[in-house]
Amino acid sequence: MNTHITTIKDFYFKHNRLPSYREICTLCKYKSTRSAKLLIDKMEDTGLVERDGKKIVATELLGSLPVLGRVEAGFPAPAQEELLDTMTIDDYLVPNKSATYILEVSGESMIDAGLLPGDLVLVERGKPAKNGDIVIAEVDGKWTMKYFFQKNSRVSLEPANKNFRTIYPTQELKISAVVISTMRKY
Amino acid sequence: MNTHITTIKDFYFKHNRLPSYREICTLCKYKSTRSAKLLIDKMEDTGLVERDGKKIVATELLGSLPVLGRVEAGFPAPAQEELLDTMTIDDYLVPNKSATYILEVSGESMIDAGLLPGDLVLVERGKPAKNGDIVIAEVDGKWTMKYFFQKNSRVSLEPANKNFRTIYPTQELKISAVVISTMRKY
DNA sequence: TGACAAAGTAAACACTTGTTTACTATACTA
DNA sequence: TAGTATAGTAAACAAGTGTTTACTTTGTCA
Repeated sequence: MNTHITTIKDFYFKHNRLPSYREICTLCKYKSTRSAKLLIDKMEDTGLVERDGKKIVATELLGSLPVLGRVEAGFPAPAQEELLDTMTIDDYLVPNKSATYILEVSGESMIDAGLLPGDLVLVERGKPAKNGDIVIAEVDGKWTMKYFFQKNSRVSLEPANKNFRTIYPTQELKISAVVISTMRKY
Repeated sequence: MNTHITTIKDFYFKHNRLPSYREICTLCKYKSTRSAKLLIDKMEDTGLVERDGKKIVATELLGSLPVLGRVEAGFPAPAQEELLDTMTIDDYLVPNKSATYILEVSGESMIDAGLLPGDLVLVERGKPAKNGDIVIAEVDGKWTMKYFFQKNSRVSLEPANKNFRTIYPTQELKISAVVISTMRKY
């Protein structure tokens, strides 16, 4: 039954771990661990769980959210709310977990880039900055978040807001991180 | 040792599960499971893991990212890059996992709200819309994402872009979801 | 109705689990 | 220097683990 799988999913969300065969028996009212094993086998075929040796481990799929189609935000358009794919937010936003940090945006200098005050940006340290990247830079001893541009070894840090000025670092410039993704909560 | 904890963290990221005491012994070159238990005890005190009966379960902390301070995006300001807190992106963005879906933004009608084409929005179904919320609405049989406003039972769906017009639903209007958070990847 | 596949039961298997007790080595402080 | 926490070792424990084999029930479809 598919309901049994959602039962296990619920258990996983609640306990942050997968149930054992015996626990599955209790949850699904099985009387034999064999049935539990067959259920897990099926979930392994679906890719919901996988086996690490004899251990059963949840995959990204089990902890994922359904992804729907795109909304036509420009004008009303028919967009079937079909399930396209599922994904884990963490895995989508964070490619390199060990070098990734979160910063909170304050100020409005990047507002035209869709970065509002209070937004959180995920930055990756040690990543080389390319033209057009949004970077966290330490310029003349102070921190800032700006577009990064380099032309003939001349670096400019440009805001995404007409009311702010482009910065041309004079003394020391250290690109400490590159913005790889952003998120906002309402 | 603190390095032993990061060893376990690495194992957790790699295998999506915590190591057993015997595996910890191998990882940390312990010769007794007692040492492994003491390590886990310490991690439990720190809140990195917790016990579900006899089972050891990773908490949000173990799968979390370090959160730094805020960047003064408006103008260069001294912002110590101190670790403020740690958080899991999933838990931050998704309060109600079972009713949350992901949609991709297309079009530019919400651009002044910091929603660019290609952004992903997390929407929650069945949540009542309040004035000022960004909603996914099915109006006159078509889908759209707009600001929701209601004044004396008269509903208006307003874009965040001067070049688009406010929609006043005539026939059927169905608020199918409320935008609770957004994310963007560069 | 009968054949057949899928799902469930029961019991036993070898193995791993976290825990505990008693003891030893190391590090640090008064 | 002696005393004392802290960290590590060794061995044994009961309980729980996933797996397997043989059998029974259930459901489906020609």
